[in-house]
Amino acid sequence: MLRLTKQTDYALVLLSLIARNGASEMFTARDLARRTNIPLPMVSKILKRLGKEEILHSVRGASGGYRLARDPSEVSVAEIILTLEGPISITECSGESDTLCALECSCPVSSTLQRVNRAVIDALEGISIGDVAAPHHAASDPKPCSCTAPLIGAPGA
Amino acid sequence: MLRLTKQTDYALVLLSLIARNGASEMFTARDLARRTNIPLPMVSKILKRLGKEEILHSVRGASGGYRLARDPSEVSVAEIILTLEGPISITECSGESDTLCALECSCPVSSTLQRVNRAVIDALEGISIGDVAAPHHAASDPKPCSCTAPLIGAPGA
DNA sequence: TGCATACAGGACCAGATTGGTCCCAATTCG
DNA sequence: CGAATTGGGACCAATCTGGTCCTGTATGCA
Ligand code: FES
Ligand code: FES
Repeated sequence: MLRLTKQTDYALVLLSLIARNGASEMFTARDLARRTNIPLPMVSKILKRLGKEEILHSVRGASGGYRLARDPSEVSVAEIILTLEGPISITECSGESDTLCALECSCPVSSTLQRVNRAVIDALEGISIGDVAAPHHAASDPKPCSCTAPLIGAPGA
Repeated sequence: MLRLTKQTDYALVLLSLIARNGASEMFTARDLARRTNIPLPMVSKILKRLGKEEILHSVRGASGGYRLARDPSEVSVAEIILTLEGPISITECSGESDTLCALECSCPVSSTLQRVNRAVIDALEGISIGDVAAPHHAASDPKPCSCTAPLIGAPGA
């Protein structure tokens, strides 16, 4: 547990797939759905949301599609989570919201929880989509990784 | 988002309260509920679960209760999450389960996601309940922090 | 001009998860 | 014996989420 939503999970796979094929290439939702085995409406929904932010650039009309709006190395995993799930806050008291426990005391629990939260955020900000897309720095991978169709077994079990 | 369940949130508050009052003192669920404003049945449910693991030691009968089974510095936040929510895995592919994407390929996405996951786990393992309970290392806190009743505003808004 | 393609922006539903409550049995102390 | 307290469930209502679908708009091409 302590899990991202499936939508975010999908987004990481999709973005990594896009990033792997060059930042400037264009992909249609249909194409990405075929290559990842993620249901098309889902892919569409996710890309739409990413398109509204400065993560993907969308082009309408025939021969339209999506491409990365920025260099893969400049889009962090944290930012994707932020876009799809809102601010990262491990607990209600760990964020900046202060909606509850609003006793306006410098609560020791909340202060430490914020530290925990910060640590998690730092970890997620330190990894970019470029990293996710191309982790094989040391050696090129000889096996034909079928990760272009990664979630094929997901719905089943 | 990327949030723990409320139960885990509660658990952190409860354990930190216990840890703050010395590791060997005994607390009843009723007492903790009063002091935290967390509903008693909820407190009870959480403590029961923590008692089954080696986190809390429980004593039945009249004048029974709970106390920490180990030193506060030896119980990590990660362990509490593990106990209440199961293994920490950011995505389905980031854990060791391999239930899906089980194409048995060395998937670059999943390998990096595991790295992300590892980073999060490391961050959470590096913080103990003792840290959460007593973060005021540099200076003692002058304000009377009402964090013994932290979640009072939670249900409302 | 007409049409096929593709994104934009919703509404909508069913299933799963979770917060929360409650009940009853077992244990211990006075 | 009786009060207090944990143990271990079942149980329900509300929320969240994955997933689908529909209608509109923009673009390219014959
Ligand atoms: S103020 Fe949020 S836990 Fe104390
Ligand atoms: S095998 Fe899990 S994402 Fe590729």
